[in-house]
Amino acid sequence: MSTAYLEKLNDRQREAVEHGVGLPDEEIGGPLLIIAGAGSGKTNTLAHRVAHLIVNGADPRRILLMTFSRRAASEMGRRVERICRQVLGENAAVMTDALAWSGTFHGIGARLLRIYAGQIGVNVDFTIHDREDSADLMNLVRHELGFSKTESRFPTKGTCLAIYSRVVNSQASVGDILKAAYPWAVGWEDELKQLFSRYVEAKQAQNVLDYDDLLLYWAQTVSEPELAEDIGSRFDHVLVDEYQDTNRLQASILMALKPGGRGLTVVGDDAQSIYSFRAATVRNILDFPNEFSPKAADVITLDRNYRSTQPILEAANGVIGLASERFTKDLWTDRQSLQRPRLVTVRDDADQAKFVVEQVLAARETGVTLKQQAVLFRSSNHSGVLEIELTRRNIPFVKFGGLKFLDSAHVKDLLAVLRFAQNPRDRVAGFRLLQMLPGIGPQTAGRILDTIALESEPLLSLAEVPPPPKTGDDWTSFVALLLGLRKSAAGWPVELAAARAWYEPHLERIHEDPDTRKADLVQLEQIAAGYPSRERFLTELTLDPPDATSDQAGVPLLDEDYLILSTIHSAKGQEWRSVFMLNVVDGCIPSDLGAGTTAELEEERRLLYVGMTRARDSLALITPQRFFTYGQNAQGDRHIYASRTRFVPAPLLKLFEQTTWPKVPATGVEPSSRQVRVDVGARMRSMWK
DNA sequence: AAGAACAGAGTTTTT
DNA sequence: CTCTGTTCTT
Repeated sequence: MSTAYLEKLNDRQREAVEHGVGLPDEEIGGPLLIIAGAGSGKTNTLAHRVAHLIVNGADPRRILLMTFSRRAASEMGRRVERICRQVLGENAAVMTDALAWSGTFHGIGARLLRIYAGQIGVNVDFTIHDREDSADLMNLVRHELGFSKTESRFPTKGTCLAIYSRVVNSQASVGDILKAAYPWAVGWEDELKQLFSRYVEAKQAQNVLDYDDLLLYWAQTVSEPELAEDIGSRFDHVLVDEYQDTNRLQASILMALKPGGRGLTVVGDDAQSIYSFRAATVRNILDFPNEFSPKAADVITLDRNYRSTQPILEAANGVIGLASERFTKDLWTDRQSLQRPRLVTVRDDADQAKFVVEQVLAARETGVTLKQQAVLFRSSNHSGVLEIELTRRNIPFVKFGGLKFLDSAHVKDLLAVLRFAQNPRDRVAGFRLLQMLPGIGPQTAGRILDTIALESEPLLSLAEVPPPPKTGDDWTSFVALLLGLRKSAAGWPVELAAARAWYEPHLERIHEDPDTRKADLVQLEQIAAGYPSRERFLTELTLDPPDATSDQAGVPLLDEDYLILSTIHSAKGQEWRSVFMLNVVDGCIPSDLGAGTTAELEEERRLLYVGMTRARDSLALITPQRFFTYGQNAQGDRHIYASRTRFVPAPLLKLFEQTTWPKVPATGVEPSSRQVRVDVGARMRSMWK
C-alpha cells in the first residue's frame, strides 16, 4: 500500500500521524498529546492521522472526532477524504462519508442524548435553547422569584446565566465562582442558588436543554459505568482538536469514555488558549499526560511554523515571550523576509478605516485578492467605522463574530413557531409566539401556556382554548397553522414556508423596515432546504449558527471576492496572506473589562498572539491615538487618548517597523516669493470710517 | 391587560 | 447608543 502521502510530512508530524497505528486490533495505541504551535500544520497532521487510521483498517464509523466548530469539522472531513482518495482511489468517498461522528462536543452530545434519551429519562423531542433563549427563561424565573425588584440591584438575566454556566462548566461552587469572577455579586449567593435550582426545574418541566446541559447530561450519563462503557465502546478512536479550549466538564466526559486513554488523541496549543470566559482551562492540556496510569500519555511537539515569515514570527514570539507563565515552545520557520510587521499610528477611528481601505486596495492591485486579506479586532463593535467606510467605497466584506443572523428578532420569531410545534412545552418559544398575536400580552400568553401544558397533547388542546378577545381571525389562523405543523402534513421544508406565510403579516405590523427582514426569512428558508427534518434543522441551527453576517444579508456572495472582517476569537485556526489588527491599544487589547486579574490579562496577551500568528506575509497592527466616547451627539468631540498596547513594550519595538499614517506634510510655512506689500490692517480700519 | 412612551443603565469574546 | 424595566394611558 502506498505511503506516499506520508512523505510530505516532517519527522515530528509523521510521528504524530503514525503513533500507535497498525497495531493488532486488541492493541489500539495509548493516549497521545500533540502540542501544535500556531501554523505548524496542526489540521493537516490531524487529518493525516485520521486518514492513516482509516487506510490501516480503522472503521470510520467508529472514529469520534471532536472539533471546536462545525466549520473546522467539515474542513477536516474534506482533507481526510482527499488523502484517502490518493491511497484508496474512488472507494475513499464511501469510507469518509462514514466519518459520521465528527462535530463539536455540543453537537455530538445532542446526538448521543437523543439516542440514549429513553435510558436517562429525557424526552426525545427536547429542543435546545441558545443563549438568548436561556437568558429569557432565566428572566422568567427571576421574575417569578421576585428578584427583579430587589432593593439593591440584582444581577441581570445575562449575568445570572453567565454565572450559572461558569459554575456548571468548571464544576466549581457558586460561592467560588462569585468570589473569583463576580465579586460584586457575592451578597446574592443564596438567591442565585435558589434561582438556579428553579431554572433547572423549569428546563426539565419544559423539556428543553441549554448548551451546558448538552455537556452536563452527557457527563452525568457517562458517570454511570455501564452507560460509559456502552458509549465508549462505540468508538475505537477518539480525537479532540483545540484541546486547550475545553473545560473540565469536557475533560471529564473524555476520561469517562476512554478511561485508560486507549485510542485517545488530543491536539492543542497552550499559547492559544483564549476561551477561559467559557470556563475553558489550560490545565486540561497541561495535565493530560499524567491523567493515565501506569504509563503517561506520549507527547509530541510540533514547533515548525509553515505559515508566517520569520519577522512576523519573531514579533509574535516576542509578545508571547513576555507571558508570565509559559511552556516554552519557540516557533521557527525558514520563510525569510525583510519586511517586519508594521506598527501604524493613525489619528483616530476614521483614519484607521481609511488606512485599511487604502492598503487593502493597494494589495489587491498587486494580486492579493480580498479574500486573502483579513481585518481582526477584539470586539465586534470595533469594526463599525470600517464597515461604513467599506460600504461607502463599495468594497464587499463578510464579518465573522458578533451579532448573528439568528439573533435578529424576526428570525427568532419564525424559529419560535417551529420550536413550539416541535416541543409545545418550550415556554420561551410559546411565550414569544403567542405575544406576536395582537391583543395577547404576557398575562394571556402565560395563562394559555399553563392551560395546555397540563394536557398530554398540548397542541391539540390549543384548539379547545377559548379564543382570547381582540384576537379575532388571527387566533383562528394561528391554531390552524400549529395543528398543521403538528401533523407535519406538509413535510419539510414546505412547512417552514407555511410558517413564513403566516408570519409575514405579523412581521409587517411588529417591525419597521419589513423588507430587509423578509429577505432574511427567504434566506432562512434556503438554509432549511439543506436539512432533512425539522428536528435536525432546529438542533443544528442552534448549535452551529451560520456565523457570517454580511452587509447585504440575503445576497449570497458566493463567487465574489470579499474582505474578511473577524473577531480574533472567530479567527481561530484560520490564516490569511495579509492581516490588519484594529485598535491595538490599551483598553481594546487588553480590553478594559479583561484587565482585572492577571489570568485575564494573560489571556488578552494570548489573544494578541493568536491574531498576529494568523498572518502569512504581511501584518499591520494599528493604533489610533484618539477615541471618541459614546453617549454624545454626532458632532460631539468628547474623546480620550489611548496608548499602544502594553503587550508591545519598548523593548519589543525593534521587531516592528513603526510608521505614521497619513504621512505628515512638512510643517514649515513657505514665504511667498512676490514682492507686493499691502497694509491689510489699515484697510480694515478704514471700513468703519 | 395591552401597548406606548419614557427613563435609566450597561457596554467582550461563543458552543 | 441600545436594551430593559417602569410608568402611564387606553
